[in-house]
Amino acid sequence: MSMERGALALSEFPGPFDLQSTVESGQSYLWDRADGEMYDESGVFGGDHWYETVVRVEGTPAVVRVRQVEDRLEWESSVDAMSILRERLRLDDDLPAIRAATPDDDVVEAAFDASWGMHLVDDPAFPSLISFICSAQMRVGRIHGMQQELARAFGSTVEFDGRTYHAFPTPEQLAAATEAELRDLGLGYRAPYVRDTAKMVADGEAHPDEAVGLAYEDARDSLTRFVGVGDKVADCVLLFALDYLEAVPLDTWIRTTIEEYFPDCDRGDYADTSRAIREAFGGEYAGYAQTYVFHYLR
DNA sequence: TAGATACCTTATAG
DNA sequence: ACTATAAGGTATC
Repeated sequence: MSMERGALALSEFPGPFDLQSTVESGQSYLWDRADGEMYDESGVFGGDHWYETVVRVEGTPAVVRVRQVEDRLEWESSVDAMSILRERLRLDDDLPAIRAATPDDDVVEAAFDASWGMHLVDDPAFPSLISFICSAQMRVGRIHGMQQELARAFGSTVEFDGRTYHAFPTPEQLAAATEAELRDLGLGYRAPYVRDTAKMVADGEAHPDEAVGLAYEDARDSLTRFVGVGDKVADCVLLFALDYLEAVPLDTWIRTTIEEYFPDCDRGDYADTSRAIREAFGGEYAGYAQTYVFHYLR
């Protein structure tokens, strides 16, 4: 398979961009670092590691490899990766404008400063859905490991640059897995959730993309139809895959932050607390503030 | 409808 | 070494 190469000049996009924090901040579990373990706790960002993922172009898997060298994104792929990277890494997001639209708050400001340049990602819906079903009561490193295992065990292979890569499994491929096989990968009680959700999609009973276009809270309800998907996981998929930047996933870290710094926003149940903190974070781009705070505190 | 509890597995703390 | 605890929660009662 041929290799194409290219480079994106980040100066042509608004605001700063940092690849490492964008792909290693627990939003996407679909990228692998080519030169070693992710989430190494070093706390150092702005590295120039190569990252790899397998995308699908009209159903055909293709490897995309990318690294950041200062204000350039260098890439290698069997396909033209330019528009793929632009979309998946949300390069057009205007961070300074988003920050300006976020109400001033010490914790949020500190979070922005700590990893300034981190963008939200825009992952494909099904892999994102499965990733966050797996995320229940898990650490980010293990969630990432699970997705690698799922791809290795059930995903299609693709050759690139003399190596064999595995695409994330399709709904059909995952629906064909048995619960025992999934438990053997270490999924624990999430195994039937993953299998049943994959089956729902494979059978055409529901698809996460059906949420797109719905009003935010209706979109969240649409996603909670899937097995193993409650409000929190639904919010993650809305934010990291379906372009709902106002979604604020209420995870343990954000709940702690609310208790400590935004006690007025604690309304007891998920929906009401969600509305309150979304408002406190400025509404339209509230998910950006959530993601910065999560990454800052984690 | 709000509240309590079980659930897999692993890494880390004590 | 060994046990307790908690990890980007959800389903069920």
